[in-house]
Amino acid sequence: MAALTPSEHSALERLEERERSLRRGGTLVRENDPTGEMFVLCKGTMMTSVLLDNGSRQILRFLFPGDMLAVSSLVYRKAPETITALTDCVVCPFERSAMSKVLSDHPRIAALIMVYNQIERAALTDRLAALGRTPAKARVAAILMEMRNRLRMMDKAIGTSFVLGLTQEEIGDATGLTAVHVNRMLRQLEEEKLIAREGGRIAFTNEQALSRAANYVDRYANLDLGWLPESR
Amino acid sequence: MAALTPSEHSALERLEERERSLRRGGTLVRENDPTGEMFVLCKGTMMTSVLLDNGSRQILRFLFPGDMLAVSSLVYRKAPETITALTDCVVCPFERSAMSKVLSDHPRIAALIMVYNQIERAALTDRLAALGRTPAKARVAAILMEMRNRLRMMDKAIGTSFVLGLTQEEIGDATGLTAVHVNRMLRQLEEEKLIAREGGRIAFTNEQALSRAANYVDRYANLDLGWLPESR
DNA sequence: CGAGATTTTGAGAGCCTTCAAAGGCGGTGG
DNA sequence: CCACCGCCTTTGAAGGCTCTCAAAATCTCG
Repeated sequence: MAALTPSEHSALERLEERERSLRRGGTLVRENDPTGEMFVLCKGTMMTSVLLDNGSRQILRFLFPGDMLAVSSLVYRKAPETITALTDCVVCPFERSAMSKVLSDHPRIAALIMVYNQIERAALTDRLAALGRTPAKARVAAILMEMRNRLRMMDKAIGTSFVLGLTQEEIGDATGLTAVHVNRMLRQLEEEKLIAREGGRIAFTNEQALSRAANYVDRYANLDLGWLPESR
Repeated sequence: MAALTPSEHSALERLEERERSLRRGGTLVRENDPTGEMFVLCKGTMMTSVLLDNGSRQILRFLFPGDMLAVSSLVYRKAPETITALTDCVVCPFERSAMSKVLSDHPRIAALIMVYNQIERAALTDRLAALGRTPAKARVAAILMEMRNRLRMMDKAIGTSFVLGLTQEEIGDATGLTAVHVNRMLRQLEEEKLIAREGGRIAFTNEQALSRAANYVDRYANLDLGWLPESR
């Protein structure tokens, strides 16, 4: 993203001194728990979700290595979201005071965190527009593209084929659909030759058409970071 | 929110040196325009929205005095959202470099901006969950509660009755519904004695029931700001 | 190999949309 | 001051997208 100075590097590394592992399916933070630490995700993929009182679940975001978790601990006394491991994971917990110190000592890191916030915000608003104004097929296609692109950021070997790592129920909870309907949409995408499936593996057989069907924008691309403050 | 030192105050005031007025309905930023300045909203209410290529619009957020606008200019070369005035407005434009300077000189303001980001993020995820997993009536009720609460933050005189300032079409674009269905939901809320309407004015006649119907959480309440860095 | 989770498929129902048109309201010009 | 016009609200009817319910098929893992 942007080159860090040695002192910035070591400041970030101090956030990652301790480690904690989670099994697939394990819960790191439960909704409404009193907030405590924040985390950096070091290995694996996770998700955040909320439970509504009609019993349904909405998945808010998928998390990948390098993402900061539970940042809302900065602000709220009770966790607004549940954070769950989709695969075996390693996270590094740190205290709010550590965040506070980093902001004071390293304004450029503060700026980078704001950049990160804005990217996340853009991704959230894309999902919002998708849920509000696009049909089921587009929403499912968008999730597939998002997952592939984020997975590819950590593993350059990934091309048009990848292991999704989500159940159809989870895709449904992320897109506001039922698992049954997700299944039908996947089948339709397959019949239209936009994707191919075998096991948990998805292949994009017509990425351009899929991207169009999904209305997809990669929010990690086309950044403009020229404004960042000088490093200290 | 948190007391500011005189030097912090003057730093923020420097962001508000210039002023620009907008008429009701006017556009401050258009989606895909090259990004330039950022703004502080000083007076009036605004909204951000995106247009999808099926022609429909999704309203992402409503903006009130004190909110920062076009923060995505920090990150993207093209504006991801349109920003429009719902009422006559006054905004104060400032440059990205000014933001950069504030972050460097005033870590506590940097921290407060992050707090603000987190609140906005929580509000967005609430909307996401509403669009994905709640029926139309709840979504409309939630918008009503959100607007009343935000309006009340700037005008303590507002109680259970207020002027909404949105057309039913706009409510629809915010909730992912059609104007026609919004109309029916409003009528239903009225028939159930949760609200009363006359002209553009809404009155909450059973706020508790409305809040329950809406699944509403006030994200500006119950903040915990004890961790903020020392002021300089 | 068996149990539970996940995927797949079918049929019917319901929520919300689309299409259409009438009624209100405020503003503008004569 | 009134008529007219555009925008917004309201209402009805029909249709479609997605859900619910149900059950069979397949997969995963102990």
